[in-house]
Amino acid sequence: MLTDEVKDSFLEELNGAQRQAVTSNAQRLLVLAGAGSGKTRVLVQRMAWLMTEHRVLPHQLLAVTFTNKAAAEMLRRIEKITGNASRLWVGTFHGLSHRILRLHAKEAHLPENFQIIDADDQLRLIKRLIQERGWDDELCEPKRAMGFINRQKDEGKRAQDVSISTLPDVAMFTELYRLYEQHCQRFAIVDFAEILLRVYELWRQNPDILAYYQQRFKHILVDEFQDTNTIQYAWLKLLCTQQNHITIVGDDDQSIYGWRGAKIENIHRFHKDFPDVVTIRLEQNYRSTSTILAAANALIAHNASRLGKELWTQGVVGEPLTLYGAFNEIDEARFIVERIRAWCHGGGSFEDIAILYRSNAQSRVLEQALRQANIAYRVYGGLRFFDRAEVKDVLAYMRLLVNIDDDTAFERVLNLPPRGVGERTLASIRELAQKEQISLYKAAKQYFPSIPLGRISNGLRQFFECIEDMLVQVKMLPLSKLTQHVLEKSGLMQYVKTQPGERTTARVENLHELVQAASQFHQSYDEMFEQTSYHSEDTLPSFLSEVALDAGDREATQESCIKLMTLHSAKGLEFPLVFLAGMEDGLFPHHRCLQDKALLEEERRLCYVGLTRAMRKLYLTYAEKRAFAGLSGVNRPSRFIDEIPSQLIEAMNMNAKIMMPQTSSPKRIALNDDLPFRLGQRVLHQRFGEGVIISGDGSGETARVQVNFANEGRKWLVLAYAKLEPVE
DNA sequence: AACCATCGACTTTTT
DNA sequence: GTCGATGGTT
Repeated sequence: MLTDEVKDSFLEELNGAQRQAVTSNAQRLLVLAGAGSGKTRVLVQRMAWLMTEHRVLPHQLLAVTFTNKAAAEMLRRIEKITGNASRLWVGTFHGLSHRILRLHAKEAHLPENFQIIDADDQLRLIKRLIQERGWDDELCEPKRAMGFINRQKDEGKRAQDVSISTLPDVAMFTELYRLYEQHCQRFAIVDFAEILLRVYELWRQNPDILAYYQQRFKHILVDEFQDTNTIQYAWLKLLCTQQNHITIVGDDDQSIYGWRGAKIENIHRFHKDFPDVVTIRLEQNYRSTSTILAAANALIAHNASRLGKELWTQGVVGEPLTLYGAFNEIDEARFIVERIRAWCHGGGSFEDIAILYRSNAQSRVLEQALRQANIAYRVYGGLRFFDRAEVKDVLAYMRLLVNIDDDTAFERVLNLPPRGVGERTLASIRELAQKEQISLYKAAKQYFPSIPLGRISNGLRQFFECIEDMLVQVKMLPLSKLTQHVLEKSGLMQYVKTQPGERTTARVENLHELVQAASQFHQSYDEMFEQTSYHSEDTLPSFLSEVALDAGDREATQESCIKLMTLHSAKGLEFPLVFLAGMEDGLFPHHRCLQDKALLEEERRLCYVGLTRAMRKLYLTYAEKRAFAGLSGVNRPSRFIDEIPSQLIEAMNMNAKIMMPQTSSPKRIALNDDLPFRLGQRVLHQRFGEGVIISGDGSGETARVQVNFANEGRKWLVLAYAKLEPVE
C-alpha cells in the first residue's frame, strides 16, 4: 500500500481545489474540471486516497472511462502509486458491461458463446434484413435505419417501447428494429449499444444481482461525464444507493459528442436526482499561456447554456495568437510548413507540433505540403488496426469457429478468397435459411447436396473442409498458432500476397501483426488465470471480445514527427505548438450547424477544445478560397475568430503581394455588407423554394452564389438574374 | 462470377 | 479529390 511519505508528497503537490476534490467526503461529488486543470491526476489520487485513508479495498472501487486508452492510463498511474490495483474495476462502460454480461450470461438471456459485432458488421446485417424484408434500400436507407436503432437503444428503448408513430419511416424502422432484435437474439450476437442496454435490463430484472454490485462498489468514479448518454446515465443511477458514493468528473464546455447521443443535461439531471451534490471547480490551468486562456475564455463566453467556469493560470503571458488569412488551402498549407520550419529553427522539435482541423478531408493538402517539405508527420484517426479489412477477414473466420451461426461472419468469408461461390449461390442459401429459420452455415450445409457437381459445388466443399479442419484445430492449437493456421488454411495470406496494389506489404504486415496480437493475448490470459492453455477453445472467445471492444491503438509511437488530427480526436491532448487550420464559416463552424443554436454551441465548444490544446503558441489559419468536395467556394473567416478579443490576435500576411492574385481581392464584396446576402443566409427562390447560401463567387453583375435548396440540392445562381429573397 | 468504369456523395467517432 | 456503390462487360 501507500507509505505516509508518498501520501504527504502527493497532497502537497496539489492546489487547494484539487486537494478538496481528492479528499472530499461528499457522497455525491461533482468535479467541474476545466481543460488542463489536472483532472486525471485528481481522479487517480482520489482513488489512492480512498484506498489508504478510508480503507476502501481495490475491488470496492469502480472507475468508468470512455476510451480504453484512458482506462489503461488510469490503471497504470494507480498501480504506480499504490503498487496493487489488480482487483480494481477500471474500464469503459462497454468493457465493464461486457464483463458483467459474461458473468451473468444466463440471467441476461444470452448464450455463453455470444459475440460482439462492430458498427461495420451491424450495418451489413441491417442491409441484409432490409433486403430479406423486401424493402427497397432507397426507401429504407441502411445507415439511417442503423442510426435509428442505435438511438433507440441508447435511449433504453426496445422495439416494443418505441411509441407508435404515423410517420412512415418510424413505423418501418421500428419493424426493422424488431426483426433485428429477433435475429441477434437467435444467433447470439450483441452490438455495442446492446451491451449497455442488456446490463441495464439485467439489473432491473434481477434485484439480487443489482444488489450485489451496489453493495460491492462503495465508490464509483466517472470520467468525462459530459459525454454520457441516456442509457449510461441510467446504468450509473441504478448502481447508486444511500450507502455508496459517486464522484463524477467532467467539463460541460468540452462536450463535443452531442451528435452521437451524449447529453450535457445529465450534469443537471445529476443535481436533480441527488440533491446533496457537492460541486468543486478546477479552474487553475497548468497547460497554456494566459493569452491562450484569455482567448478560450472569451470564445466560450458566447455560449448561453453553461455551468460557468473560467480558467486562469499563474504562468506566463506568452505570445499573441497569430492569424493568417491564406489565399487558398495550398497557401494555407505552405504557411503552416513555413511556420513549422521557423519553430524548429528556433530550437523546437517536430513532436511539439499538432495541426488540428474540423474534418478529415482537410488533411490531404496539408500532407502534400509536409511531404514536399520532407517533414515527418503522422495522421491520427484513420482506420484502426482491428478495423482493417484483411484483419477483419481473418477474425471473421475465427468468429465462425466460436459461433457457427454468426451469419455476418459467414457472409464475409464464404467467398474469400474467391472460390467461385458468388452472389447467386449466397442468395439461394439465404432463401433456404430464411425459410427454415436456420443460420446461413446450416442452410449452406443443407443446400450443398442439391448442387450439381461443378465449380460452385467444389468451392463450397472446399469452404466446408476448411472450416471443419479449423474447428478441429481450435481444440488442439494455442491461440497464436491457431491464428497462423487460419491464415494459411483459409488461403487468405496467399490471397493477400498475390493481390496487386501498393498496400500489399502493409496488409501482409497487418496479418503478421494479428498473429502477434493473438500471441500476446494468449500470454496475458495465461498469466491472469495462472495456467497454460494449450488450445484455443477457452481463449478464442475472450480474444474476439477484446478485439471487438478495443480499437487497437497499437500504432508504433513514432519518433519525431508532427501530428495531424481532427479537433475531436485532439480532446485530452496537449501540444506546445498548435495550428487550427480551416477557420472558415461553413467549414468551422460546419455549415450544417449554422442554422441551429444548439449545434452552433457545440461547434464553439469544439473550437474551445482546439484553443485549449495549445501550451505555448497558437496559430489560426483560414483560406479565402477553398476547393472542397470537388467544387471551389469562397469563405468568410470563421465567426469564432471575431469572438476572440482582437488585442490577443496578431494578423500575419506572408508575401501577400506575390501570393494573392488580383482576382482574389474583390471576391468577398459580393457577399459583404452592400448586398442583402451573406453565407448561411436563408433565401427563397421562385422555382426552387427555400435554401441556404453556402458559398459565393465574383462581384457586381457576375456575382453568383451557391445555394443549397431543401428540395433541389445545390445550385449556382447569378444574383443579377435569380430573384432571391432573403428569408428571416 | 469476376472485373472494370462510371456516378455521386461528402462532418465529427468510441465502443 | 477520393471512396464506395452500382451497372455493364468479359
